[in-house]
Amino acid sequence: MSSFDEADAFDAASVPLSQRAMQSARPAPYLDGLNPAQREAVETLDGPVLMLAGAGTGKTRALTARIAHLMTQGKARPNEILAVTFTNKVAREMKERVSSLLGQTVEGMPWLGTFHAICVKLLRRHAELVGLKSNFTILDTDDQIRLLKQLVVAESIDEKRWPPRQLAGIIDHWKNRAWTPAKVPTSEAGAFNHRGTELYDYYQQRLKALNAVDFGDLLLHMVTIFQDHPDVLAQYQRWFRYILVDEYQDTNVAQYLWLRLLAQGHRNICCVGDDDQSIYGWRGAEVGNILRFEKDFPGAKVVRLEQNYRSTPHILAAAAGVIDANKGRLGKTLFTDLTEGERVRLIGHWDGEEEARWIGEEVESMSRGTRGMEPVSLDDQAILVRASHQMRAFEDRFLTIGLPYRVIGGPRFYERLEIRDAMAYFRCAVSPDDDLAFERIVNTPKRGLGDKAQQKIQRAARDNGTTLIDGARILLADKGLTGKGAAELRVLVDGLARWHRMTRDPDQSHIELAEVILEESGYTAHWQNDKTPEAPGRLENLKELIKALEQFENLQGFLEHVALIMDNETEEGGAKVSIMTLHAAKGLEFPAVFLPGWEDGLFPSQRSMDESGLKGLEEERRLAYVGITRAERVCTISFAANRRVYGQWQSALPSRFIDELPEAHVEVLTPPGLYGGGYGAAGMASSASPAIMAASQSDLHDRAGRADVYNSPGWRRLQERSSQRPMRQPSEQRNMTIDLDAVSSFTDGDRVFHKKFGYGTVMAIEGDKLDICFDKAGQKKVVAKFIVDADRADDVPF
DNA sequence: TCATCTATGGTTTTT
DNA sequence: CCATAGATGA
Repeated sequence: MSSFDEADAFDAASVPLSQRAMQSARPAPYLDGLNPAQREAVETLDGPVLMLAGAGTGKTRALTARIAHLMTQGKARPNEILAVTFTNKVAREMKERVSSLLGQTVEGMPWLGTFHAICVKLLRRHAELVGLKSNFTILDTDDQIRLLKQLVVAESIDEKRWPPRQLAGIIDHWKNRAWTPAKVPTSEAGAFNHRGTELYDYYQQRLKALNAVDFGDLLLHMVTIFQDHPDVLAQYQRWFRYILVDEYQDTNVAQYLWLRLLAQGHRNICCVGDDDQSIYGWRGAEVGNILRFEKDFPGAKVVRLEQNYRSTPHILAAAAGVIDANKGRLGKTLFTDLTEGERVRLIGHWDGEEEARWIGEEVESMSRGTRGMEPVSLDDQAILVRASHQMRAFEDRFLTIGLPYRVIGGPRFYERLEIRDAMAYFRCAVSPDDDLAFERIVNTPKRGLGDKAQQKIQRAARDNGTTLIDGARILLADKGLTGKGAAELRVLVDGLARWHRMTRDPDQSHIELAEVILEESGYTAHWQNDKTPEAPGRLENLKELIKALEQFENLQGFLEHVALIMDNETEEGGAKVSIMTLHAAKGLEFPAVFLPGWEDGLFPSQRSMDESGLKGLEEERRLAYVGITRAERVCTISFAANRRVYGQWQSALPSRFIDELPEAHVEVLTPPGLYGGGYGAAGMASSASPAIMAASQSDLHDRAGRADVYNSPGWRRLQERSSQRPMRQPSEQRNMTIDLDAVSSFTDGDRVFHKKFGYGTVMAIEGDKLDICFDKAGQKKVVAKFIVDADRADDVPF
């Protein structure tokens, strides 16, 4: 593993610690500008510390300053500090910030990383204690499910009624709680048709046999090792003088145990978090961990960071009003020095498409600058949704009006089909015994090796007690396979052997090798021959993958890295408005934030409430809190009375969270088309007269209590109507104004290409918008500038 | 073995 | 409605 240099990680320098303090006669510059609370959090170095850091209170700043302080005070060498984060991105940013605070590149911090990355390092050193070899492979979710599927099928369980995916979820859940098969409590015995525990046990055996681990194992194995081998634990307890944990409210039981075990040495643990931002309960995070901190670490110092540097007072007050409804909080009151600012804006719409239309226009008008306000760049605006399916309405709309956008948190780079395939090839080349990888690529691209041929290979391997690749060799030698399939398999097996030799050649550039593998295996050609619209993008991604190799010394190091890494944010092009889920937005901030879809059932999500009751509702509320607190200057909340869900029209009530918004901090905008604003929604945003807005606002606000949209005449009317069927089909729009300058050069029947939708045929033309029937994506209206002739698909103007 | 049809089910997501 | 996975026929 290339990023891990053992010598560096554990090299105890000969100079005594006390003398290794960086001579700092000058006052530490990293303390400049910290407020008293931050300063306390930075300077309280010894003993347990809980840093309760509200949204936008300079948490990262305090955390990095603390690390800098530890080093300059000579409290610990960089390699004696354990600093844990949840994402690689945050880990990387922290490293950068510490370096810049100290004004020099710190001799790396080998133990600053994600839980998983750190556990990989540790587990490689002690793999044998849990029956693994130190070169174990890390399975991704896909491999995990395929493995479980094999088990389920082998046990002749009906995989329809008992999907392997579900079993994967159950096992994950158990691993999150640090339960080995033997430790799964009897209360769980009914899981997966009473076979859950048993299958979990088989699965673990299978993993061991494959010398593989899944993500959950990384933590679980380390906890097991620490618990069963006190000598090993003691070594690390001694080594890690200071421990820092980011986003502590998101830790699960396994992570909690792991931390607690390590912290029992020096007891210098600083956990940073915000119970109000705990939004990952559904994947095993335990808010209880942070709520219990003072009990776990008696005498802990609790520091509250409450000065907010991000949002206006109205936004903070609105957020506070919502989160206040939750019980059992540790409690923080955010305040700000700012005095100016708009109230949180609230607007209701007839349906989801109108909401998208309105937001589209609002985004545009904000980026242009409106009502005497400074323009807000598209980069500074974000639409935060509860569920990713809500994104489509916005994508469709923005595509139509030609508003540049980016979707954050789509399929992760390393999760993409082509990347996983390519990785599987690399894995096979590096370790010929990686059966799961071989299974993945044996018939990708198609080699005429279908189920039957693969079963033969499996049998040959099993009968000879060897790997699949060797099984394939034996099968070929025995003439157990003939014809085209055999020839292709021969080529593949020979290729793999050759590539494997090349991985061992120190003179062989791994980058070239990777290209050779993808080329010779026919994988590149496979996508070149593919005419689907996504093929060019996939080839692009493969190029990216090759480029990413440059940062590594060899394929092994790269594979290691990619198994754990996720962020691949290649950003190009001009300013774009961001669309993402609320979960993805945590930790980010934007001057202008839109929060659509605040309807009961959607947000808070019905499923959360059904499955987790009050706990679920409270987590949803924290999500609302996270959403509002992302906004720096303008926060716009909206809801729609009707929404098409799975093709059916459904009406909904505004979210109960809307009732929780304190009236004094909310401005209710005219629900276009429903209340006071005439018929059309289009045009309301940018051209609504201030008088109308003001009138509607005072009308609604003169009422006692909350900014209660329920009681607005428009809302009532809407309610009455929505109990029936929507009157107006949402996609039916007024005639577009034809902009003569923009009239396109296309005519009906032209074959065209669109970057996202692929190839299609022009059906109709309306001004600068084309009605196109796409081969794959169906009929859509798209602005002409995003379209090119089909034969010029290479220079799409994106 | 591959392409096309049909049924199914459908938050949130990192590692 | 729409994406996707598994079953079915060529």
